[in-house]
Amino acid sequence: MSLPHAILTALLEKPSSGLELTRRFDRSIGYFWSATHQQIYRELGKLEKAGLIRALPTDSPTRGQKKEYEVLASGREELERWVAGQDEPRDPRDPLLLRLRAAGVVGVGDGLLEELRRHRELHAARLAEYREFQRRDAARGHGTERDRVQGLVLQGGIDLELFWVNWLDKAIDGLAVPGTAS
Amino acid sequence: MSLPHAILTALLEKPSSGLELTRRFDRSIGYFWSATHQQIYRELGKLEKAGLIRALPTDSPTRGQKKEYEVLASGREELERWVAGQDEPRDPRDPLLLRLRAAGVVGVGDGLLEELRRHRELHAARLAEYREFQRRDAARGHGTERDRVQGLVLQGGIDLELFWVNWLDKAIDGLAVPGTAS
DNA sequence: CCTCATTGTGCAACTTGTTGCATAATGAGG
DNA sequence: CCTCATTATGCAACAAGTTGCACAATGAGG
Repeated sequence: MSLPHAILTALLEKPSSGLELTRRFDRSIGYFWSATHQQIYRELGKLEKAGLIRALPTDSPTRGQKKEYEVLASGREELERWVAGQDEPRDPRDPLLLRLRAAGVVGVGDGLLEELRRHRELHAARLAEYREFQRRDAARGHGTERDRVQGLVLQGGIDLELFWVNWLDKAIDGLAVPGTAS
Repeated sequence: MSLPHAILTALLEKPSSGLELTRRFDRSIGYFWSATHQQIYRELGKLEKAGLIRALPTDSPTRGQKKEYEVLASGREELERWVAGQDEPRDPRDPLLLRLRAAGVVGVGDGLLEELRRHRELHAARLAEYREFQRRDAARGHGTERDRVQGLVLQGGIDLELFWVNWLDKAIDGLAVPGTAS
């Protein structure tokens, strides 16, 4: 039950159409919870039917016509309720860990080593991107609670990518030269 | 397409029945990729139909009767093929990050702070558990490739929990005393 | 031997996420 | 004005994961 709340959050920050939301997910929110445009449109429909958001009125009908949504009071309340809720930590569910574990059984091939290096670079790139965000944010203020919270979330992203880069370095190192002493 | 391969890996390590697999998922593999018994039984059925595993022959029929599965040659090949494959890193998809981001918009309540502390303790407990595994493994050998690979996977789990504990400490610290200096 | 908790397997229905395609409006270029 | 790429919304079908329940065997205790 996270996607609708992710959408409510995004719409509270700025009312948007489905496609705008999709693009914003590709940039910011989607780094933590990605979604395709299909999921987003479907969820927008549900949220509207549930009376949590509404489409800003336009003249012409719908198809192929931009439709902007804004969050209603009940939507904001629902989000507040959700924020105060709980759930259990999820397993990381990254296939790479599983793949490595499987490689322990059927043998590590060159393909896997290459894949680890590739992921290392992807995570390093993501890390650089986040640090750029952080640099930009530092220029602007940190006054409001909102700024500080978003800074923490971003820090979480950075720390997580740091984990990946560092662990992948260990893993690559540990696998590259199996029986050799340096 | 990860669950079938997780199952193949587990069955290669040790042929098992559905329930045994479920229990093993609750302990080791499931830390990275959890699955309910339903998913496992369904997947075992598919894998058997696909000719990648087979049920070890028994006398009596099936219902409520333990059925052990073992991996066939084609199953092992499939797993080897998969290990050499690729996929893209997934987003972390942890609701807690989303929740915090939403809190940036609708305001951080006491409930959330408590939730962060709770998660911190859960991750710390998991970390302790992993370190216990590591201590036990260190007692046994590290000779084979398999041992070294499993050590790396475990190290990944440890580093990941370390990330959570450290970041949650930062987050709790950053939210607990909003406007106060020290 | 009968009941009942436990072990073990499984179906059905639902939710969430993915993939491929269809369709409508709009504006730029020939 | 006609075509065509782009923007924008959406349906349908599928795959993956979750939840709730049903049912069969087994062995222990009354």
